[in-house]
Amino acid sequence: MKNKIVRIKDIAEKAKVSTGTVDRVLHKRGRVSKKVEEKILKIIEEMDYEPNLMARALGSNKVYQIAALIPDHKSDSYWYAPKAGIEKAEKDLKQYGISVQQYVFDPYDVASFIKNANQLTKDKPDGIILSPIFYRETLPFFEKWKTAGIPFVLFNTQITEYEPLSYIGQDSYQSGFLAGKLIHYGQSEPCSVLIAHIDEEISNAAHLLKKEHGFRNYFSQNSLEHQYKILRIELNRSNAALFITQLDAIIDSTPDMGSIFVTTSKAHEIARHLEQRHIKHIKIIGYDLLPPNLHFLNKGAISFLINQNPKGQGYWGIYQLTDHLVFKKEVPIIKYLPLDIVTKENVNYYTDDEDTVYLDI
Amino acid sequence: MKNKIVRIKDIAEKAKVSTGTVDRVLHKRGRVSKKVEEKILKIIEEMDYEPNLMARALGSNKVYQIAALIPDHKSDSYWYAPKAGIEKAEKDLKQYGISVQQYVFDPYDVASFIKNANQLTKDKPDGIILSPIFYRETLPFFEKWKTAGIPFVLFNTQITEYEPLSYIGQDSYQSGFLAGKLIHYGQSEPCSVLIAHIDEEISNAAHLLKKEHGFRNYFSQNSLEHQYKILRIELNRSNAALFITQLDAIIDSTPDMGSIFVTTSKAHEIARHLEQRHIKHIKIIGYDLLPPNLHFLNKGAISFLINQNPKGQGYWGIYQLTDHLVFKKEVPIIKYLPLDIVTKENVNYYTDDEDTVYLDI
DNA sequence: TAAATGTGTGTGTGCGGGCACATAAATATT
DNA sequence: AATATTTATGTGCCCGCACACACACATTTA
Repeated sequence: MKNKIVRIKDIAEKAKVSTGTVDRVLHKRGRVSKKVEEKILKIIEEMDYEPNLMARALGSNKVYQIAALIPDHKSDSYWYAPKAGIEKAEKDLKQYGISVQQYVFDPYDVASFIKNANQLTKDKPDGIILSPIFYRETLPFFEKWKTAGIPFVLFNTQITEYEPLSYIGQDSYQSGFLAGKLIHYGQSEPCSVLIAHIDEEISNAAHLLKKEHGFRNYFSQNSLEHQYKILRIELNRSNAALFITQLDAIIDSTPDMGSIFVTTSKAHEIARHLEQRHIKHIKIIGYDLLPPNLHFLNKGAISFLINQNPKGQGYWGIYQLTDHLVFKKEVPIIKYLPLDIVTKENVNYYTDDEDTVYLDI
Repeated sequence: MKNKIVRIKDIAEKAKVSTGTVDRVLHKRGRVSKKVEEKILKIIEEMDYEPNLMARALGSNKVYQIAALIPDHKSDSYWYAPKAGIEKAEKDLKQYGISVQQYVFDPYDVASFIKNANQLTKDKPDGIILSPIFYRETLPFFEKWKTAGIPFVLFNTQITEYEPLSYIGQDSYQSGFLAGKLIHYGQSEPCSVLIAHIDEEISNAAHLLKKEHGFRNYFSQNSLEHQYKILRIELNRSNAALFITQLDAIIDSTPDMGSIFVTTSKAHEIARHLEQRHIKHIKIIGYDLLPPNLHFLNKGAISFLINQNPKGQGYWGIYQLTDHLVFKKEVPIIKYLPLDIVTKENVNYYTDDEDTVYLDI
């Protein structure tokens, strides 16, 4: 058992050439005779050479500038977690020469997005991470970055045109499907079930529709349509009075309402309203471990939260870019993070301790 | 914004000493005057110096031998996953000078454990990872390793005497508590619930008792004792006929049986039996994503599996040892992995793709 | 035919840290 | 005061890789 690690030097010795020649072969820099090149390639193959990534990264002392184009968490606290993940990754990966510049835009203002994206493009970073929540407005930038040869990774929202280096996020359809299962499992009696889209313009939010689609398909694929009546509603808190009126209307007109599936991170709004009205028998399933959601989860008002692992998404994005830029590794084009089912009894393993580490087999 | 990375050389310059002196201060090797030491320490603090781990690992060309004392997966396929995790970690970390030697023992044979542990101890590895499933027999080895200064990490089974470098695993109590929640959530009508311990000697398996304890406490803490009658049974497949007889007996004598909580990875045995008897209304909750469990999960016979992430445990153990040995980082004493709730609709994110990476924020 | 260009190969250096060794300065011993 | 010993500090090399540079030899061009 000779576990010896193979170095360029070893290959050079075996091929009776200098390390420089081996280096030229490895990097396809040319200036090597065909005969020698073939011989070296064969030896590399035989000895199963793998470059020492540390030595490689150490030598090239470059600092890579990564641009993070992210929504402002002051507008929507959901975006706090990805930012935290990005910053954690920056800290961890600083020693590999990674530096992250954040470009923060208002998620409710397209102009702000475009302005920041323009600035970013002008700054010519070595890599980009972004959540392309404005579909149409993002496409031209993809084109620019593609021609400029700047790798970009997407998180949270997937866009398949102009293939990115990597997409990190969840499978929205499947998460809706899972939500269907959770509601079905907890609801043996026939009843009505409400899908609530809160605070998002449905027309621009493809992922919400995917969730709804998956949710509905769970019931149809399991032939449960006769047992559960599925309703849907779109609510927006920008008009608080209207929000309450609409919600009350559907609750009162649906006495057999068993569960509510909230497709956004705003499940707490429903929970709060039900609590005020002293309604306890309606189960709620929502998304994301935001503090207000956690509050109602711990109270038992929210049964389950599906965790989109937003912090992990940010972390992973930077991590992938680092693998690509620094270590020249191949990175998976799509990285679906698990659909974590979070409930009061296991929530503490998912809310983070600041020194939790993402580990990836 | 000067993101300049601070090197020993920078510190030396600022302190007007040589890098060697700074090095001695950093490593507390002494031979430095108090005055200079203080000055250097202050500068290190000010400049927020962090050693370049790559350079460090590169320089010390040592290959660390890690010994993995693990149960044979041919005796119990549960142990396949940790082994896979360990091997994955070895592959990933090989470049940092990590080499893993496996010592495989028969989990049903104490003598085999002792023999392997003795051999391991004789081989004087630089670090050890093990699952100490034989409590009493493990303690003397802990003592030996402690005095020999060999760090060891535990996974799967926790032993608190002789504090290890790290424990990686699950909180058994909490996982039982969670199982209680899952059963309660899916069972609105009063009924009987069975706790089944399969294929383990309860007296030696403290973690199973912890699971049972957590499970029972879920019901008592939520004042549900009047609603659910909790039964328990210990089964062993070593006598197949008896296994079936006992199982049938309790099923037949409990017409209102609503759910079964299997504390080991053998939920599939119950599922198979219920299937043979065409019983469909009893819900099953168990542990671990073994192929037979997955089979019945996908069929819908098993409602949920709590994932102990055994592959991650193995991976993590090696990872922690690497952090300790190679990078001289501090590692968390206890690393509780999340209690993943796995159901048919999200299982594919937990069964692994071979190139899944454990990532740790 | 000399000079310019091209091809194939070897050599040297630096990246940051760690450590062995060399050397200088301070203190102790005779 | 001269020598020995301890203590404090500086220097040089290695780790594996990448890349610039040097150089020898072959081929083309003026």
